[in-house]
Amino acid sequence: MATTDTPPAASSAAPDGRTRTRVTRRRAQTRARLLEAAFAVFADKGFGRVSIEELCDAAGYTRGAFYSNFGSLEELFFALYEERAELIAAQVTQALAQEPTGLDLEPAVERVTAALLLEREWLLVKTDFLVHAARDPRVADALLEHRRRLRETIAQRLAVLAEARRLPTVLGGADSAAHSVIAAYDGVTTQLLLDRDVEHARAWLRQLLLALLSPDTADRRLALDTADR
Amino acid sequence: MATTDTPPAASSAAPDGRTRTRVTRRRAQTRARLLEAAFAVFADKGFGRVSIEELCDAAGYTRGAFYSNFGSLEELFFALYEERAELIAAQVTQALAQEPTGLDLEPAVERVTAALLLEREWLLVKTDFLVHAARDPRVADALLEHRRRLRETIAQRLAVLAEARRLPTVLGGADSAAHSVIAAYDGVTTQLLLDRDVEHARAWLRQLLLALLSPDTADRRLALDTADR
DNA sequence: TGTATCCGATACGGGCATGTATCGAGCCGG
DNA sequence: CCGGCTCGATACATGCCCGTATCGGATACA
Repeated sequence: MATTDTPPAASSAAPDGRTRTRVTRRRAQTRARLLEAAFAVFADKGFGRVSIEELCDAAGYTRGAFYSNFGSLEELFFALYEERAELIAAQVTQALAQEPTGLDLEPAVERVTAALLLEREWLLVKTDFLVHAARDPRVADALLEHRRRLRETIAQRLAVLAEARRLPTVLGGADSAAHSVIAAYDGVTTQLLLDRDVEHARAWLRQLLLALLSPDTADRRLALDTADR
Repeated sequence: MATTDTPPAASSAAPDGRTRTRVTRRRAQTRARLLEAAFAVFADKGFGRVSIEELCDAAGYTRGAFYSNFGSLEELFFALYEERAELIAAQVTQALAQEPTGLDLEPAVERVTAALLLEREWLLVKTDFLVHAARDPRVADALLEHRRRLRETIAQRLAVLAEARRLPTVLGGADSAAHSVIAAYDGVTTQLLLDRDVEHARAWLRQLLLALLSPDTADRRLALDTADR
C-alpha cells in the first residue's frame, strides 16, 4: 500500500466504471519530466543531497507539481529506479535473445557487457539506490526481485551451455553461474565508480566473465571425446 | 591541505621543539568516542541522513565537542573510513602472512574471506563511502590508494602460485588475478547488503575465489608432468 | 599545588527545506 | 463551445540544523 499510490484520489473502482478519475496528458508529461530531471540531478549530487526544490528547478516546475505527482522524494526515487531498471533488463534480454542457440560465449558476453556498462550516470543512481535499499528491507526486496529477474534471464542462456557440458564444474549449475555473472558485474561496477574508465571496465568485465564461464580444459576434452565416439 | 588538518593551532614545528601544542588525553578520548559513535550512527542511518547534532547525542557530547575536533562531517567521515580500512587491511595482511609459502589455496582463501566479510555494519559504511567517493575525485583517489594497497598484499601472495604455474592462464598474471579477487569481494558485498546473510555470503565468496583461482586442469597436468621428469 | 592553557558546553542568529492550503489557469468531455 | 474538474504555481507557517562566539571547568606541567 505504499509503493505507487496515486496521491489524491485513488479509490480502486470508481462509481460508474472508470478507474482513472479523468485527466492524463499534461500530468503524464510533467511526471516524465520530473523523473528525467531527477535522473540527472541524482546522478550529479546523489540522492540525499538533493532537495525537492532543487529537483523541481531542474525540471522546470515548482514544488506544487512535485507534491501533486509524488508523495515524497523516496517515492519518486523508487519510481525512477524501476523505470530505468526495467529498461536495462529489456536491453539485456534483447542482447541475449539475438542468438538463442549459439554455443560460444564471446558474442553473448560482448553484447551483455555493452548493455550492462552503458553509462556512468546510471551506475551512480543504481548504487545510490542500493545503499538506500540496504537500510530498508522493503526496498531491498524490490531490488532483489529485479536482480532475480535479470539473473534468470542470464541463467536461461547459460543453461544451454550447461546442457552441452561447457560450463566449468566449479561453478555448479547454470543458476549458480548466473549468480557469479551478477557478482562480476557488481564488482566491476564498484571499480568503475572510482576510476571512471568505462572502456577499461567493459574490457575487464568481458575478460572476467570469460574467465569464469570458459569450460576448463579437462571438461572440454571430455566433451570432445564424448562427441568423437 | 584539506584532509587532516588539526583544526585550531597546527604550526608544523613549535618554537622550542615540541610539535603538539600541549594537552592530548581528554581530546583523544572524545575524538575516539565521536568516531565510534559515528560508525554506529552512519551504519544505522547512512551518511547524509545524519545530522551533526544527532551524532553528538549518540556520542554523549554536544556540537561544541564536534567542532573542536573536526571541521565538517565529511572530514570526520574520511577519518572514520581511514581508521577502519587500515584495520581491515591489517587483518587481511595478517591472515595471509600466517602461512607464507603454502601452495594450496583453500586455507588462505578461507581466512581472507573471514577477514573481509566480518560485519555488515562495516560494509554499510564502506559502501556509503564509496558512493561519496564516486562523486568526489579527491576522495576517490584516497579510496583507490587503499584498494591498491590491499590488492598488492593479495597479489604478493598470488605471485607464489603464479610462480608454480598454478594460476589459471585466462586471468593473466598475479596482479590481474588480485584485481579479480577484489572484484569478487565487491560483488559479493553488494549481494550481502541486500539479503543480509553473512554466512551465505562468506561461503559464496569462498567458492567464487576458488573458481577464479583454481588452476584449470590442463595447466595442472602440465605442471605435474614437468615435476615428474 | 598553582596556573596558564585547552577543551567542550551553552547561547545566538540565520538560512534552508519542508509540507500544506489556496487559487487561477488549463484541459477534457459533452 | 462551455462547464466542471484537475493540475500546478504561489504564499505561508514551521521546524531543523548549521556555524560561531563566548565562557566556565578541566588538565597538564612546573
